[in-house]
Amino acid sequence: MADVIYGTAPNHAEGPAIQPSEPAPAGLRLADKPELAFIELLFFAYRDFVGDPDAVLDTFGFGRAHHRVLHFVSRNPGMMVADLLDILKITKQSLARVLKQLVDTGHIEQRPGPEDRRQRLLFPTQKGKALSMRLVELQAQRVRTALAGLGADGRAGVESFLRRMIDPADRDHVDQLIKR
Amino acid sequence: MADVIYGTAPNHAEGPAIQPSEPAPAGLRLADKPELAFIELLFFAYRDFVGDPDAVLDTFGFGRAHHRVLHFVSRNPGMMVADLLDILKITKQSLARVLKQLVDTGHIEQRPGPEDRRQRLLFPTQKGKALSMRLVELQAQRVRTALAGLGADGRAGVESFLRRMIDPADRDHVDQLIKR
DNA sequence: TAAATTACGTCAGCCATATTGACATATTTG
DNA sequence: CAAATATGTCAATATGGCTGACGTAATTTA
Repeated sequence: MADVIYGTAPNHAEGPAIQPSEPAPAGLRLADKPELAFIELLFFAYRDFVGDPDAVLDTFGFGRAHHRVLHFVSRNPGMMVADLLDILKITKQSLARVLKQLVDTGHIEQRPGPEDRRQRLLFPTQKGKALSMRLVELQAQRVRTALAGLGADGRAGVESFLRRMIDPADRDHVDQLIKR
Repeated sequence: MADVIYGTAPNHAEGPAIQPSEPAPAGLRLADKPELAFIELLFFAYRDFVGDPDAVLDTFGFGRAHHRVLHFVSRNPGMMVADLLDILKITKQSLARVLKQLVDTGHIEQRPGPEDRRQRLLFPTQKGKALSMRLVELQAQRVRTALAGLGADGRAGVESFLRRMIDPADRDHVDQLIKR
C-alpha cells in the first residue's frame, strides 16, 4: 500500500488560487460526525475479514457466494432450501448456480425430506464440512486477535454493538441462528 | 423474513433412519467455536449497514461502487486518483466507469494539480457533498443506535475491535485516513 | 536535451454474483 | 380433485470487478 499520506495536494501559494466555483473546499470531518470512525473502520474491517477466505476459496474455484452457502449449511445440516434463501436473502436462481457447483464437487448433498418429500434438505459432506471448518478457523483467528485486548465486558460490548447494527426486525431471527 | 425456525427437519423416527454415508450429522456448533457468534453477527450487521444507502443510491441510478468513491472523495477533497485506487483496492478501469458517472452527473469534479499537472485531483461538488452527507447520516444513525447502550469504555472496545480486525500492515494507514 | 518514468485515461473482452420473469415438476393439503 | 407448496430451470439483464493493451501529457533523470 503506497504512501497515501496525501495532504489535499498542497494548494500552493498561487495568489488568488483556483476559484472554488463548484467544488466544496472542506470535506466531511471526523470532528463533525464522530460515527465516521466506526463507519470507516467497519468498511475496512469487513473487507479484510472476508479477504482471508477468498484466497482459499480461489484454489477450489469457488467465490464468496459458495462460502456463504457452505457456511450456513454446515451450521445447519439438513436445513431447507427455502430457509437458506431466507437467510442469504438471495433468489433461488442465484443460489442454483453455486449450490449446483457445491453439490457437483461433493461438498454438499441433497436428500429428500423424510416427512415432506418435496423438500431437498441440504447436508454438508465430510469434505464440505472440512472446508467449512477451515474457512471458519481463518475468520475465527482474526476475531480472536481483535478480541485479545478486551475483557469479558468489552467482548459483550462488541457483541451487543454488532447485534444492534442489525435491523431490529431480524435480530431475534439472527439470535436463533447463532445460538446453536 | 418467514419463519426460519427450522429444526434440522425432524429426522423423524424411522427405525435405522438414513445412513449418514457421506453427510456429516453434527454441524459447526457455537459451543465448539465461540467466535462463530462474532463471525455471523458481523455478516448480518454489515449487510444491513450497507443496505440503507443502497435504497437512496438506487434513486440516483447509483450502486455501492459510487457510494464508496463519493464517500472517500468527500472525506478527502482534492485527493489524487492513485490514492483513491489505493484505498479502494480496485483497478483504474473499475474506477473509471463509476467515476465517469459521478463526474457526468455533477457529483464530483476533477481539476489538474496545481503543482503536478498530470494529476486530476478529485473534488466533491456541493451536490456530491450533499449526497455524501445524506448517506453518511443514514449509516451514522445506525451506528448511534448500536452504540446507544454502551459507555465510553464500551465504545472504545468496539473501536479497538474493529481496528484490530484490519490487517496489521494497513492499520496505521487507515488511522491516518480516519483521523481527519 | 533526449529518454524514461509517472499519472491518468480508454478500448475490449471476460468473470462472478445477483436480478426479474416465465414455466415445469413433484408432492402435500384443503 | 384443485390449489398451494417446495424446488428446479431457462433466458435475459445489471453491476462491479478483472486482465491486457495502448495512448497522452507532464515530470524526472541520465
